[in-house]
Amino acid sequence: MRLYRRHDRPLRHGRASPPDRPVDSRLRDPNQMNDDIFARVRGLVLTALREIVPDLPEDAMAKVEVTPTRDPAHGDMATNAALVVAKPARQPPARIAAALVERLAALPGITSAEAAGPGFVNLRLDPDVLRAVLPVVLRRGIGFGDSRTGGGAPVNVEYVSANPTGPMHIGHCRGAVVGDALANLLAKAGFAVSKEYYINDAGAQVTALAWAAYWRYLQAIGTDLSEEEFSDEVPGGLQYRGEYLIPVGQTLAASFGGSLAAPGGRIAAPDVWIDTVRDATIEEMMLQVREDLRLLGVDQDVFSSERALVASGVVDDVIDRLAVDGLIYEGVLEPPKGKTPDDWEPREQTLFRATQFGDDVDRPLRKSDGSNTYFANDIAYHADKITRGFPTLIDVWGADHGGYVSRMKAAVKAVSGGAATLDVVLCQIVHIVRGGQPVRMSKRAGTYVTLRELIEEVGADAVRFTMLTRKSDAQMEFDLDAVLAQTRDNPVFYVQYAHARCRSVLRAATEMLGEAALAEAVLAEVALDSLAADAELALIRRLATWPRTVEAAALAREPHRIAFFLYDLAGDFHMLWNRGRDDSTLRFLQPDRPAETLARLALVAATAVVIRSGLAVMGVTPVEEMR
RNA sequence: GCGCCCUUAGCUCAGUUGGAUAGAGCAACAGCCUUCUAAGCUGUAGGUCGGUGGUUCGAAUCCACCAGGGCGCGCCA
Repeated sequence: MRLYRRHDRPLRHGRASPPDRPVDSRLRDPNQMNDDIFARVRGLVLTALREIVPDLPEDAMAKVEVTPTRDPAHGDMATNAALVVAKPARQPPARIAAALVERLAALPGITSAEAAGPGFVNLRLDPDVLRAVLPVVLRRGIGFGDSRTGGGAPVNVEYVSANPTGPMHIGHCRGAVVGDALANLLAKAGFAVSKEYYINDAGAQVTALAWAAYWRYLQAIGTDLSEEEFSDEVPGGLQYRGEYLIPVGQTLAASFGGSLAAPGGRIAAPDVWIDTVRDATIEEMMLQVREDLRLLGVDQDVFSSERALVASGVVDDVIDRLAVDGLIYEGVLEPPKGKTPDDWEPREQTLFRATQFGDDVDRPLRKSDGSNTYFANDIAYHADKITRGFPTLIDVWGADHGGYVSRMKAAVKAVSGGAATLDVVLCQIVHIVRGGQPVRMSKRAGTYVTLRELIEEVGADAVRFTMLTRKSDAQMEFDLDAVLAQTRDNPVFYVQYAHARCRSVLRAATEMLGEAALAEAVLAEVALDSLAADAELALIRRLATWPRTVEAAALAREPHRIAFFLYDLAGDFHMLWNRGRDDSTLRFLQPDRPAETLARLALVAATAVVIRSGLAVMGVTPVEEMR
C-alpha cells in the first residue's frame, strides 16, 4: 500500500458555511472577464500561497494548477500548489498544504478544503458558486469560453494547400477540417488568426497539368491525334487523364479557337500556348478547389501563389540573405546510410545548413538544372509569412510530409533569427470504409472518392465532426454508414441529439411559460437554488470546464479535444434527461412548480449554448430537432 | 540502415502537457418498456498502459535501449 492513499483522512476541515453568507465576489463576478472559475480559484490559491511562502520564484508559481477532480469524492477542484512549490520553499508539501487549507477554507465560496495524498489540496465549492456559472453562460452566449490567452497575438494557420491539379479528394479533407477548426479554436482563445492556403502552382506538376488540359483543348477543336500519340509527345507522358479537364479544354477552344494549335489540331510549339493554358487551367482548378472548400464550410482569408512568390523575386532575396549569413554552401551530401539509391553518385549541390538548426542533414536548394527546389520556394514562402507580421506559424500537413518537418523548422529559425516559430500539425491517413469494408481509392478503378462526393453522401457537418473525433496524428477509419447511425456510439448524432433535446424542452416550455420568460437574458436572472441533484451539478461542473478546455486545446493545437468535450457534455445531459424517466419529478418541466422549472430551463438553455459554442469551433451546424 | 509518428480493456479510442484508485463507447454478462422521456436505460465484469531499465515525492506521460506497426529518406510537391 502506498502512503498517499490516506486522502480519506483529511488533515483539516473547513468550517461549515452558513447558507446566507454572500459568495465571494471574486468567485462569481462575471465582469471579471474571466469565464473560467478554475482560473479564478487559481488566483485565490496563488494569493494564499504568497502569504504562506513569500518570494516564491515565478516559474514555481507558474506550475500551480487548479484542476477538476477526477473523483467527485475529492470535491470540486484540486490544486497541486503545495507539491510544486515544496522544493523552492524548502518546506515539506504537507506543511504548505495544511497552511493552504487553513486560508482557503476561510474564504467565502469555498465550503471545505482538505489536504490529501502527497500534498494535494481538495476544494469543495459552495453550490452557489457552481450555479453562478449558468448566468455567465447565458449572458455571454456563444462567446462563453472565449479567452484572452492569445493576447491578440497574430498566428498564421496554413492548411489544405493542395496542388491545383484536380478535384479535392478525401486525402485533403482531414487537413482542411483540422486546420479550419484549429484556426477557429485559436481565434476563440484570443489569437489574431489568419487562415491561409498556399497554391503550389509552380514546378513540374502544373506543367504536366497544362499538357493534360492542352490535350482536352485539342480534342475540343477536333484533333486527329489519338490519346497515345499525344502522350508520346508529352515530356514524361500524359498525366491527369480525368474527365474534369474536358470543360477546361472546351472553354479554351471557345476563347481561342484553333490559334493555340498547329494546323490539323496538332501540337504547336509550347511557347505558343503553354503559359495561356497553364494560367487558365490553374485558375479554373482553384475555382473548383474553393467551391469544394466552401461546401465543406472552409473559407480561408489568404491564398498565396507559389508562382507569384517566385516572380516577385522574394525567393532569390531570401536565398541571398541566407548566403550572406553563411548558411549556404556548395557541397556534396553523403548517401543515406544502408539504403543507397541505385543511381547514386556524389554531386555538388547548393545546400542550406539545416544541421545548424537541429536538422539531421543539410538540404538542397537548387536542382541540377539550376532551378529552385520546392524547399527553397517554401523557405521563401515562410519568410514571407513572417515578414507579413506572423511570429507564430502553424502548418497542417499530411503525414507523408513528416520527413519535411525538421528542415522547415530549421529554415524558419534561420530566416527569422530565432524570432519566429513553426508548429506543424501532421494528419494521418483516413481510410474510408462502408459497413466495415474498405472503400478502395483508385482513379483508374473509378472508385476514387472526391471530397464533393463524400459531402454529398453524408453531409458537411458529419464529415467535419467525424474528422475531429481522433487525434490528428492517429490513423482514422471513416465509416460512411457509421457516421449516419442514430446511436450513442456515433458522436455526431449523440451531440446533435443532446442539442436537439435542449431545444425541444425549450420549445415545450414556451407553450407553458411564454416566449419572453425564456429569453437567455431573462433566464440569467432566475433563482437557481433548486438545482441540487447530483446529475444537475455534474452537468454544471462540465459547463464550467469549457473555458479551460478551449485554452488547453488551443495551446496544444488539438482541436479534437473539442469533440471529446462535447461528447462528454452530451453524456452528462442525456444522463440528466434519463433521470426523468424513472422519477418524473426530475423532468425539466414541472407545471406546478414554476420556480424549479425556470431554474432547470436555465440549465438546459446554458447547455445548449455551450454545445453551440463548441460546434461553432468545429464548424458544425447545431440542429434544432432530429428528424 | 537512419529519422519522425504510433503501441492503453476482446474491438475503436480518450487521458486536462508529470498527479491521487488509468476512463468512455462498442462487444460480453445481469436486469428494465400497460403508461410518462426506450432512435434506449441501469448495473456488473474486463488492464503488467508493447517490454526492460532510469529520472522524480509521484511516470501511460520525460530519458535510454529493445520489440512490433505506419510514414519518409540527394534535383516530386
